[in-house]
Amino acid sequence: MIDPSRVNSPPDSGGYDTRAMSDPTSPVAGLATPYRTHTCGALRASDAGSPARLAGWVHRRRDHGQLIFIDLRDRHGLTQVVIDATDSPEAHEIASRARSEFVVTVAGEVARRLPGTENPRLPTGEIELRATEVTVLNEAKTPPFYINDPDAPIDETLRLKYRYLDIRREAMQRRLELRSRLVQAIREVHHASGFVEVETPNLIKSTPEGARDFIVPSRLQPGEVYALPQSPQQLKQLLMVAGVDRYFQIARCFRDEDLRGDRQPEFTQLDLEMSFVDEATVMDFVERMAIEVSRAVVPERTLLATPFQRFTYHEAMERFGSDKPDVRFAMELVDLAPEIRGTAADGAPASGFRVFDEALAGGGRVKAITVPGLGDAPRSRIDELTEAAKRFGARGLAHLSVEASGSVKGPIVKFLGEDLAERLAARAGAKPGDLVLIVADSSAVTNDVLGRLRAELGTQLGLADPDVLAYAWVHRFPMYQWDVENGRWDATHNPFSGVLPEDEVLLTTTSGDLAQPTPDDPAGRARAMQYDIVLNGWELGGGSVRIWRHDLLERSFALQGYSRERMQNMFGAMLEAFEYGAPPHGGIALGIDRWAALLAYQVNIREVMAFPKTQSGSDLMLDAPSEPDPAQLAELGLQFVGVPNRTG
RNA sequence: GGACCCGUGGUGUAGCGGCCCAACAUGCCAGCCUGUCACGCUGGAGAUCGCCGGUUCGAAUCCGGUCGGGUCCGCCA
Repeated sequence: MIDPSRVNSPPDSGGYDTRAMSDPTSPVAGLATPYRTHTCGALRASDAGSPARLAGWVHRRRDHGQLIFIDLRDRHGLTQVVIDATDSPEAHEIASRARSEFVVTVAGEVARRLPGTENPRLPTGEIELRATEVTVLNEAKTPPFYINDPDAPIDETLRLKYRYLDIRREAMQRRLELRSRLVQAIREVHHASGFVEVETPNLIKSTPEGARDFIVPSRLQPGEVYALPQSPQQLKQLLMVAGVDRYFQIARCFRDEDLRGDRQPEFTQLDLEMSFVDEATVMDFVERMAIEVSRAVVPERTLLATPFQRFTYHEAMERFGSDKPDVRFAMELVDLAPEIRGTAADGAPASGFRVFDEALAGGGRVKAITVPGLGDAPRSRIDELTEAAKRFGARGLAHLSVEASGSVKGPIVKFLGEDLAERLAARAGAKPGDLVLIVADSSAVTNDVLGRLRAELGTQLGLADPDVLAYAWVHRFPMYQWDVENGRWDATHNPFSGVLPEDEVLLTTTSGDLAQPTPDDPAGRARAMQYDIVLNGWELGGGSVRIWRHDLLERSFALQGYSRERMQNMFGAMLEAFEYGAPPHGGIALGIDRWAALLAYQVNIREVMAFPKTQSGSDLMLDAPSEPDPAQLAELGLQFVGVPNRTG
């Protein structure tokens, strides 16, 4: 039986040596409490002979009758506790009733294990705690999944419903610790670099642009709403006007959009902004910060290239078919047009394969990637790839196989002729045994489809070294893209992104009237001082040097079709602030969840979040969202309309 | 908004028209066991196969719907 007086009051720690845990140089300093003198990962052979008290969860119990072993677990490790009936019949009796996940505290003497029974797989494997006292602090129901088996697959629903048990598992503990170290390292670098950490509010004003806002009804002002920030974008720019000079924040952000492996409705950004900077200043700082943080958090990982590779948007799209290229492997896109164009005397495309010729004649492209070792891929594999290409938006996918003998085969060889087929394969850089995949379409479709195929094949074929961290920059994005539906120019990223100084003259329309935009306007060629940081094929973050001059800001907004009233309503505070002396400034925001996931070898940011939501935005543990109390709605002056009755 | 995959004792899986009132492993419960570390041995309990409807002589199995989870497209300045 459990003695209730012992359960509810801490056991006496008097007489036990707590010096190890009060040693300020020890990573477990200060963790000694009345319930424990050491953590379950602390004891070593040098502690043999000392008394100790441990507390934790019963990881596993091995009952040999008169002798019981308990592996006791806490966040810090696992220690074997031995309870020998001849040492203490009382302790043995209690231990025999202990079950998995019971919370216990045990006291006794640290002893070297008997020769031959050491466990080299445990850091504490040379010793064991010979317990003379066992106290059950709390019993536990049988858990709904295996907390003590790192390899057991667990249904995602169960993990999320019982997240507090999921997090007890070692893998989750390690990931949360890694994330904690990541944030700590980020803070240290910023503080050492003269940044001020400023918190900005979460109840702000909705801006009807970009992602869908989460809104919060106001009780004090019925009929009006706050919005949760999609990012602290405007606030940090106002901090620059306020003279804060160098700001950063680990900021929670909210976007009411559909979820993905790398997207949750609430997520965390490293948000920063700097005054009196140009593009290079910000990129150089962020790059140095990212390197220092990576080395501090995951010193064992290889950084692919320092300084980071920098691609213009145009270059990234041409070479990788993506604005977030995974540069851990090559398989770059190759333009086949020069070989095809040379096939006729007048330079007109005449490859003999109509799809290629028509694409080129229509101003499109014929490009290829070479897949190493897939030259002998069966028909079914080619069909899969063709299927994927169509899903990505291509009309088809041509291929050439280079056989071991060097001869080039494939259904299109009969149109191209062997000579041209061989020259195309050679231009694509194909070696015997390789497969050349060719897309002919508009420039945008060709690059996009090949880029997606490249990314998918890179994963499938294991071309990317998982231990490598490949950071890269992509910059000089187009300022605007043509919005066909609304017949206007849209900011490709942030509407406050600045234009490259040499492209300032392009911020106009053909007619000169900013209110009359057309798809052929010079504005379409203007490039932004916008930069994205990419890590292993994921967009880690993006930022820009802002438009800090009032006149340019108004011009840019006018091009995007904003009326003066709309501008005033959406960005009134900023526009006014910019009339009071805004310094040149720029910044960036990095996804902390994505960064932590990539550093932890994960493909889903749920794995580095304590309490994430499902793909349908539910919190299975708290059962959120849920129906509001009618009184709450009444207080806010709200009622649901057009919501189908939910039953069951 | 759309496509695809999954849902069977506590957990992970098998079974995919009758041989199944459902099998295996593990977990759980009881007993035995003094050197285990995924301890071992013996015995036992535990599922109307997510839910609703249909087809059929007969449904875990086929069909439709629905709910939940996942992956992806759209969406994500």
